[in-house]
Amino acid sequence: MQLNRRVEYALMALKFMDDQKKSSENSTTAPGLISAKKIADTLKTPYELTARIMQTLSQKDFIDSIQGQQGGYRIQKDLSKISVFDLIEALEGPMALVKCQDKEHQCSISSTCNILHPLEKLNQRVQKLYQNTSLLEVIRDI
Amino acid sequence: MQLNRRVEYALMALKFMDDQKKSSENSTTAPGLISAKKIADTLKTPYELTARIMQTLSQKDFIDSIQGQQGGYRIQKDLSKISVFDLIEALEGPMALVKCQDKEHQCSISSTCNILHPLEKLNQRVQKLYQNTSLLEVIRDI
DNA sequence: CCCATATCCGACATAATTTATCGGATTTAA
DNA sequence: TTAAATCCGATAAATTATGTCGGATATGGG
Repeated sequence: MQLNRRVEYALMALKFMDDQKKSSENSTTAPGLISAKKIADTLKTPYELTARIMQTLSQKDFIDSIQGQQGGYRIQKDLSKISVFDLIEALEGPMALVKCQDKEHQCSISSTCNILHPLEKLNQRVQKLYQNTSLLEVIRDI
Repeated sequence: MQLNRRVEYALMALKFMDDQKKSSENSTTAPGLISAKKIADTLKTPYELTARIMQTLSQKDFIDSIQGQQGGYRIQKDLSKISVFDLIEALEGPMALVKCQDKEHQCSISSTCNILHPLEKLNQRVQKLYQNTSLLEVIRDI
């Protein structure tokens, strides 16, 4: 039932970036890029893994990336427009309560499984809950 | 985010037992005990694992057990009174979105974790959803 | 009484998944 | 040209989930 580490690290990184962004809003300096190294050092998360997660977030357009020296990442999208569901699916793949619900995997006991259909409704309720929770809510603790 | 196999097998077993019970209500024979072997054979789930799960369900008072030859299990409780949350906690342990929320485990990065508190609220919403869903709803597909 | 068939339970083996790391390519500013 | 960054395929290590084994106990039937 748990979120995996990638989602956890992603949330931590996004919150860190959002905090930095907020605190630089008052100053006149442009909101700077933040490197994966800076994030990993600050949050004490494994560097390589953190870097990979940032790359994924960039690929899925949650954040912008700038390559090269002085490069890094920056939140571009409105975090209130992204749901926790979006983040989970981006990092963990399709959300499903049981393997059978994920069409890629085919379960060895699907012929005798009597709860596939009943669980579908519950699955949808869970998904809806995550869809209705924005990243901003979680990150700013609203 | 998935339910583990134990919960899945437990739901399957409970539904099977409930179905048997319902179909025997019309007849005059008493609702019989169902053995772990019968359940595993019918549902094509691994016998030993299935047996262990039934034992756990019995220990946690979801079902009754009768030992000895001709023994087996029987649903006793009102399934509408048991929530999916109860079942999950009985078979998977405390529900938590991240390891840190489970007090037994202590996370290595808790000193820098900035999302622990924010996730607490989401965790509670998820828990409430499962608490508000009864086993009967899932098993009878209401 | 003995045997077959159950539940019960500790310990272990195996499989699968998650988490983390490595190696090297490309990009870009100083 | 070099240093610091993103990028990405492949793989190693660790953890967890799943499944199995061995033997104890309980109980009804022959």
